[in-house]
Amino acid sequence: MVPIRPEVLKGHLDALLLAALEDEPRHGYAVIEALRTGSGGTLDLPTGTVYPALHRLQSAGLISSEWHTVGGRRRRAYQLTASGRAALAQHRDVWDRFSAAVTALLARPAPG
Amino acid sequence: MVPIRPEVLKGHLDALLLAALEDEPRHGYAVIEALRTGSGGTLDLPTGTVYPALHRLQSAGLISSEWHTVGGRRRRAYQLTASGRAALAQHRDVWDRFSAAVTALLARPAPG
DNA sequence: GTCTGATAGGTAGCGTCACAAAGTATTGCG
DNA sequence: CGCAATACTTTGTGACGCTACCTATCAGAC
Repeated sequence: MVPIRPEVLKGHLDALLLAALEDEPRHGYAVIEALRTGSGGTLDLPTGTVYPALHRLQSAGLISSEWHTVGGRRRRAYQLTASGRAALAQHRDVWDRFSAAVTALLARPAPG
Repeated sequence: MVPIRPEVLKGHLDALLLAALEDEPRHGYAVIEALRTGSGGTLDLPTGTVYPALHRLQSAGLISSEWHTVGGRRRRAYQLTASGRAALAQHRDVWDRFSAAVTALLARPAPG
């Protein structure tokens, strides 16, 4: 199994984070788990990647957060804003076109 | 039409370049055209992206090059090495898993 | 003759952004 | 007590594609 190099995620992380928050509010750790299980284990993102990215998204106004304490542990629950939902739709559009293009270009040439 | 931000290509460029050279040797300019037409115009890469990337691939031993002169114009034709073909196969494997994971994670939640 | 655009190649510098690594703190289990 | 899991944070780094710019040839328009 060829390891997936980190850089391939570049530019797609925001889309994944927004999508992970679409159904329901989640805190950072839960987002990481959602991405891991939702990708069948393929994507297991380090905290140093996810937490700063969530902060960026909040600064950009795409998500908002609220502190909770559950079982003695502090949690910061994030949820999508209206801008966040719009951004997610745009990310989906970009992904559809980008992945279609790459898939087409990587297709093996017809044999013969 | 939402523009595709440059960063999303990160980590996938090598795969596309190798794939563009799979069928036949091509020079840099022809590679750019092959990617543009093969992607239906979605990917139109600047020369400042492609030429340095081809140099990197050659330094890495994945492609080799040969100078030609056609119609008074200097061309550097690149072709895959054995390592390049192996790398392309690995890139395809990574892309398949990565794109499947992202597509799954970006799928809209079931309505209702 | 001159200008423009397509063809063909090149480099320097920049900015983005995910990552590695390290740290804090709590809960629960052996 | 030691250790793993949960939960969040921050600093610094490096890879790498892009912008902007440069050289040069050839074809066609004017």
